[in-house]
Amino acid sequence: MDQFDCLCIRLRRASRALTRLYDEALSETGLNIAQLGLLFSVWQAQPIAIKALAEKNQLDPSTLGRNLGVLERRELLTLSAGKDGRTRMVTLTQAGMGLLVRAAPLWEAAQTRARERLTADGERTLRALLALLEEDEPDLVAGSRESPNEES
Amino acid sequence: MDQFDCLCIRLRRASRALTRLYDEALSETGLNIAQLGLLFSVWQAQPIAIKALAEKNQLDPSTLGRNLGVLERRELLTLSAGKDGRTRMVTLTQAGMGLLVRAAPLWEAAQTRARERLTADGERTLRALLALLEEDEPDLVAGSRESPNEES
DNA sequence: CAGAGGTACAGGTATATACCTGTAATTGCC
DNA sequence: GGCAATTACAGGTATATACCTGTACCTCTG
Repeated sequence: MDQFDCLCIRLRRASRALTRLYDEALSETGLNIAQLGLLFSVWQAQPIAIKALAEKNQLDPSTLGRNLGVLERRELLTLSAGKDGRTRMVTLTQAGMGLLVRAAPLWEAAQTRARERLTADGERTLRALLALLEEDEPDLVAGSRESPNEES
Repeated sequence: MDQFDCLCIRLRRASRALTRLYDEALSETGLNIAQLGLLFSVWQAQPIAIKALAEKNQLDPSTLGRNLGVLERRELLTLSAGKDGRTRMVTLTQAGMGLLVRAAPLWEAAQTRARERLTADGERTLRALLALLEEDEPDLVAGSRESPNEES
């Protein structure tokens, strides 16, 4: 604990820095990179329920719900009732799709700048390493496998 | 823009996942990894002004000020007037130092788990790549190179 | 020394993020 | 079919994060 060279802190710091880079590039669209990513994610899968979208993005559903609210208020997407009365289906509006298209070249420029800092090989490697960290705890603890739930 | 394999989104996702891992490990301390990092950062440099601490952590000073407020309310650190009447100096309290010590082994465990996902070589490589992303736009626009600072 | 300009914060506003608790709708099992 | 358990969200609360504006304080220059 002398150096405290914490992987998580490092990752968070890099995340902030890179977010600034992308956000600045996107500023004229009024979107930040998180919102752009969300719009794109919806576009790929629409109509999609909040729960499913949350899993796809590894976001807490409640977090995602609020983030979608922001985009809904800007009329970039709509939330409508699904067949299952509990779910709300997310769909892009025309404006949402239009903005996605308009943002694309700006995003591309940011991505290029980020790549320039890494080199092609570095980018590949970085992606691979990040993927290793993204996995959500696959229940490593075997043992209490009777689980807190009943199995009568 | 078909794949939209965005480096920033990837990094943010990995950051969330890793943050969850560390936060869970630290839960019994009532600290999250951002707060622990901040406490440690203060410990290393105390007493330190908010501005300097913000630079050290590459955080917006206003963000940092609010984050410090949370820790101050828990009496883990104090904010006192500096010689320069504009600055506020940050110092850990005994409780703050104590908690840092108590959190250390829990942090260590989280760090170990993170490392296991990466392997030693992967960790080194990851750190190097993240460092490339952390640099804050070094004023790529040459021209105003007389610099805002003095060189008398 | 007095005013101009710069510096360090505080606070407003907005978003991202997560956890927890309620609530309505669905499913599963007699 | 009817009730228990589960599921999908909504909203409360708290923190992290950033940008912008205002304010007190410092510094530099005439």
